[in-house]
Amino acid sequence: MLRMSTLFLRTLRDDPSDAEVASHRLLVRAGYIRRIAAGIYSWLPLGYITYRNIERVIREEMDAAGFQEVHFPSMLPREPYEKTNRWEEYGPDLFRLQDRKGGDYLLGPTHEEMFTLMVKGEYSSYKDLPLHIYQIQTKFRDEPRPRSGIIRGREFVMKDSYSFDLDDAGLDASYEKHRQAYIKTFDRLGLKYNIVAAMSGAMGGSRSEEFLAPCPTGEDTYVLCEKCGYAANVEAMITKVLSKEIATPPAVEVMDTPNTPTIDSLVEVMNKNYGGGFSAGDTLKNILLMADGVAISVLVPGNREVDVKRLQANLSGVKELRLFEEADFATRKELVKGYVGPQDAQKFGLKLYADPRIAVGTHWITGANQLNKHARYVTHGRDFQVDAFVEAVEIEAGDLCPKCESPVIIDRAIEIGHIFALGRKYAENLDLTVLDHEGKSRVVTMGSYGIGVSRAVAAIAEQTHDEIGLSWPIEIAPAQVHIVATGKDDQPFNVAEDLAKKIEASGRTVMLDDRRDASPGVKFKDAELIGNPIILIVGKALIDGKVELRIRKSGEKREVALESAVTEVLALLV
RNA sequence: CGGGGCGUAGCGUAGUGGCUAGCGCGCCUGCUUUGGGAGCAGGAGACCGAGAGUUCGAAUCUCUCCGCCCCGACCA
Repeated sequence: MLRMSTLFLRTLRDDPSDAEVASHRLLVRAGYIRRIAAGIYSWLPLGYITYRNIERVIREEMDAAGFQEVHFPSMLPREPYEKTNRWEEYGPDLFRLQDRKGGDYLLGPTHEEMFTLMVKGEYSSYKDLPLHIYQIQTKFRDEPRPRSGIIRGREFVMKDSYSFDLDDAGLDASYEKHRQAYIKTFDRLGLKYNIVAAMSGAMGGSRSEEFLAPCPTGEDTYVLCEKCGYAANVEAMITKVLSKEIATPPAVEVMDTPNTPTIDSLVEVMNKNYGGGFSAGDTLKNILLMADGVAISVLVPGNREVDVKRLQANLSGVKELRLFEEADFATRKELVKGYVGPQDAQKFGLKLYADPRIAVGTHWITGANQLNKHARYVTHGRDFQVDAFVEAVEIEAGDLCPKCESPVIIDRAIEIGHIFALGRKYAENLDLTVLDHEGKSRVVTMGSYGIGVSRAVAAIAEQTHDEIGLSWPIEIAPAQVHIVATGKDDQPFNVAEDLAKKIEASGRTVMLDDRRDASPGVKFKDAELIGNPIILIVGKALIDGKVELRIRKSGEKREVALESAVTEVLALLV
């Protein structure tokens, strides 16, 4: 039983000045967490109980799925990360340290290497597969910008699991098994979430989905089709191009378009000198970029922006991508800034990409590769050829769902889980092989699956709080029932104590506000701030043999007879 | 790393060159109070982020450093 009279807890009346988002503000005010350094937090008793409740649910679901728990150290040697090249790749995000002999160590940001090596050390036969193991571990990433309290810390707890299979079919099954386990887990945690197609990106691999908990303070942007349920990370959104009949356009016509280096200025001149009715969507933007030191050109409609991050995610293998700068134009005089067109890309030795919106057969107004000149009727397939299509534009609300063609919405969310079909990258680099039934050595294929455990505390707080405080789901709350005793006599305190014991005897958790010196107002405010789901008030109504029952979430209150109070409370907790 | 802001008691804050750094919450003592963050009286608690400088005099001005928050490029 948690007794407020002795609980290590001090609630704050004012919001802490360094907290912005609701979860951060309220978790600090309600005495769940305290900041130690940027992105590093301590868990106080209430916070730690809540955190452990979440951990428990996750662990139960992992175990129920038949996954086995292990525990690695946080501090790890350099060598394994050297072999997968991540000692370098992780860059400054990796916390590094040295021992007294100058040996390099790191604080684990994630543990693919260690799991792979562990399995390699024990297993060598296909008969041992499939295998699923997981851990719940503190992870360290020296984030460039820790943010939003516990949502994005430099130290955080993650549940990470890994699957090991002989072949692709096995990996698919393992992936699906994890997916189902995650659905159960997040449902139990009381989170609203969407499963969203994601890019596997830096982790490599073939298939990847994110579990995103929608909330306005989230850092991730995703698209959602409210009609058919299609959901995707903006990077992974697939463009739907409606095919339309296109008459064969006239031959290319070069036009004088003085002082039109921008789309807006071009449209204005076109409307003035070449008849009206032109809009930015009729023009073609030629975006020049440097991809790992090589100049490339990407075509997008003039009314759309390029999303460099999304573009990079879709240009497989490109490590560094940036827009052309003045210096790049200076070294490539043939590329006339503001007047570039795709017609001469081959001549210029430019690799040419197009957003899918630039379909074959469409024609555009675009640069003529001469200062102050543009060309029209420039037709894809006739006047230029692209090397490849690539998703490049910034997704906007109203873009069409690739499945059902209705307009999508754009929403924000917190990423609470991510599942990857990793494939063989790590197994190859670390030489994890098993013998198959023919006695031949085969590289194992892996999956990697994460849940942000500490982040889930914040995500749940974000989704469930209201103006006056936190409001936890039953299974997560520090206590399921919060009993407040008010008055100056002993009687309500004795009655409250008795109720607390009975409810606890029924297997429920109880917090008892047995403070003799606090006023009723203080106790009510604290109860609401702390956010336990059921609040039972023993006080004034006791004269009539009643106690007051409140539902934190709905605000509903009613008086119930003392004798039936326990039954009523238990009925609310099923 | 670029842009913006902030650092004064446990928390929230006032104080732009002048005397003993002020207020609210919280904390301690006493009395009163007990259904919506109680009242009165008394009290403790601050090397004003650190260092250097300017000045008769610095929380206040200058420089450097450190720390923190927010907005952008990365991720559970």
